[in-house]
Amino acid sequence: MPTPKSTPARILDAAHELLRTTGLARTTTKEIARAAGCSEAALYKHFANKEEIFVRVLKERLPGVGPLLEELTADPGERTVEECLTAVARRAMDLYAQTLPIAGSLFAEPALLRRHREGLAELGTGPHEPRDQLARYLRRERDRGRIRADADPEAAAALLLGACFQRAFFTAFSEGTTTEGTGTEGTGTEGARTEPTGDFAAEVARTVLTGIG
Amino acid sequence: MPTPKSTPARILDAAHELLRTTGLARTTTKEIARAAGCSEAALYKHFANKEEIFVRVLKERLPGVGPLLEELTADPGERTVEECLTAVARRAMDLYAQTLPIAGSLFAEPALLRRHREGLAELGTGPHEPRDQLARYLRRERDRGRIRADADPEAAAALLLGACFQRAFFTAFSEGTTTEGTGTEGTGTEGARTEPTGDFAAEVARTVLTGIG
DNA sequence: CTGGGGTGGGTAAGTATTCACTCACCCCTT
DNA sequence: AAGGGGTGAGTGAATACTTACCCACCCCAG
Repeated sequence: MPTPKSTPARILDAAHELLRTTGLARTTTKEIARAAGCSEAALYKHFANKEEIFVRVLKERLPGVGPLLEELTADPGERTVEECLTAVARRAMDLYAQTLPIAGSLFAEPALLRRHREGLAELGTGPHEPRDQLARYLRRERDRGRIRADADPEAAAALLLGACFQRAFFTAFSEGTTTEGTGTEGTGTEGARTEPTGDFAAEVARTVLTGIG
Repeated sequence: MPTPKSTPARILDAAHELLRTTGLARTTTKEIARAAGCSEAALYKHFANKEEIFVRVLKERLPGVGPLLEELTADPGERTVEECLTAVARRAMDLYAQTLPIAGSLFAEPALLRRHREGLAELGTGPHEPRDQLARYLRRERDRGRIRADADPEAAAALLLGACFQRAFFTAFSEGTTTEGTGTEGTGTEGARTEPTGDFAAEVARTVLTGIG
């Protein structure tokens, strides 16, 4: 690495990492500074206050929906609708797995939630963006006759992405305290059943296509 | 009220209300005491520490899945599968709307998340309980021949409840545009939804039944 | 060249405030 | 008299943020 990262970048990285691992409440200025390898005062040379650090992390470090969009537009007849939906479900699970724990913890601090929401509004986006994009894709496929004429694109998009979203919540909920040493991890079998190991994305994509009735 | 509520009950009520309205971070012992109409010291006459108050709220004040179960078992042939799924979707949206902001804010404090998860484990339940119950119901209907023989109950349950879950997240996320005054919220006029109008529960239930392919 | 001062980035050592929690002390009922 | 339920007034720890200072580097007048 010829160019070591600038201090502001290291601060944002540290804050992002702490948000993911130790949670919003334990992400203090002292911890951010320690993780970034600088002093607490240095934070305030680059950011007005702690909240600005968080807002910048939310704006710049969280993955957007760009990849999801590409996944949709890169299907010029090559792939079937089912293949495409499966791929989208996989990407959505990734996206939500990274986003959801941090987004969820915003509910602990409504002021932050509000500022983040306003920031998203200025960018003309929001958390429902993936769902809307997927609905638009499905409408195109409907116009092409590749899915049923009476299909409901919005409902289908809400179903597919909602399933991925909730699944990401479940895994984040069950993971919780991951790496931080509780000392004796020894019990091993703590009944923490991992979710069934099938290909969730494929199953869910198939079901939303074929229905169950 | 003929029987004024006991102090512990008032404390738990106050904590629950604060968790919903001002968030986990701003729910301090001082605020709980003020909302409960007692002194801070009184909290410690009835609870060992603040965490115990939160854990008790999570255990006792959050709605369980009982109503959802009844909604499913109360269908001895009377209602169609679609009607039943629609009813389940409505109840699920209610359940998640009340649960999700508080559950989400647990991600801000991994220690609390962990204790809550352990508490749920002792009760033999968890956040995936509704989905499993719905999947069992669908399997019964499949055995009865009321839905397709090759239907995937788990995937269908994950789709339907996931859609409701994510929708509850969206509304909770975009709430708060209301100005400071909370006003009188409980007047039963639930028409003010920011999301597009239409009967989401019905649309989503119909789509999971018929599919789109 | 030189050197002196402005500047951006850095720090150690605070400060005021808030937090969860405790303690000595008072009722009031039994 | 005894003791459960209640309180006002703290306590030490932690928090976000500030202050006073430092130093390497660049620009350019002398």
